[in-house]
Amino acid sequence: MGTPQLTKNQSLVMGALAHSEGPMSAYTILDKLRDQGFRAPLQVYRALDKLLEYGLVHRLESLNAFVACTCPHEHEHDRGVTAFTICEGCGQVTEFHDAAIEDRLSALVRAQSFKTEKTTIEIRGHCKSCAA
Amino acid sequence: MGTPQLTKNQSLVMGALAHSEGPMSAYTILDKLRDQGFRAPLQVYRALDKLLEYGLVHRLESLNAFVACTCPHEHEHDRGVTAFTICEGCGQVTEFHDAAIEDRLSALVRAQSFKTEKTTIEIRGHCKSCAA
DNA sequence: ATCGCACACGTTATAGCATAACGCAATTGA
DNA sequence: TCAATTGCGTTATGCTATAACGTGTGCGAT
Repeated sequence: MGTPQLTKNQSLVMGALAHSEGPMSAYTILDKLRDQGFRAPLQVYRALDKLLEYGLVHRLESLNAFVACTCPHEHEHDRGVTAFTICEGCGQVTEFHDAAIEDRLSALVRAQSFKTEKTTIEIRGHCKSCAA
Repeated sequence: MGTPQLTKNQSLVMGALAHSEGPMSAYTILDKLRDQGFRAPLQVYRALDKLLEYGLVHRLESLNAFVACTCPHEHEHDRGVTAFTICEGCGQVTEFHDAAIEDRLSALVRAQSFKTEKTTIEIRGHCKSCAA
């Protein structure tokens, strides 16, 4: 079960995100794609739902925004946890993965007999260039 | 610099959250407090801002909702990272802290020369009772 | 073939979350 | 007394997300 061929709308949204410097809200994506025929939020949200499902895009919960996945090799083997640093200055988002955190979280959660479906780790702050 | 005396509105919002089983959105809080004279969202949001600042309340980013802090002893020593499990079934939220995760995250972030301001860790899934 | 189904799409309307901008009142400290 | 700060109330607005309806297309099963 790989990634299916993207539809036109999915490709357009994916392209907008891939060419963007940083994360974009659904409505910002909509505005970027008006010239390509987009008219309504649902066109964006429906495409985003699929792209999220395929693992090509991540949602940043603390920003209500979306970024293209920057780990192309990891689409296949469903890597569990993705973490992000998000710079408040320049908006730069860096994606990273760490087995140690994954293992530790997994153990803590198992101790509660909790069954994980999705894990969100987002670190807001300032990157090297934007440090206060 | 401890927690100042709460104002009337802050106390009402804190009370609503403390007596709630689970997280509540700002608008749900507003509805609960209409009988106490609340009329507008800003009354809730302004109180929440202060309660968040004092560490009495947490915001759940993946839910756009708020919960009372369940670790009363930790208000003083500003414990860095708070993590949550959030049950999709019953809505129960469990707050926990872990030094190992904190240390590991801190090291990874430092390797990027990133300066952390706020860390969000939220695990969505099902609790023991609600397991599929 | 054609029926039924799944899926993507388009559109309008609405729901849910959050803040801007104004003005008033009470408190405090210079 | 004056200015600064803080909390409060109100109206209006903006941003984020989904409901509900209908259309068209591809495709396998009978």
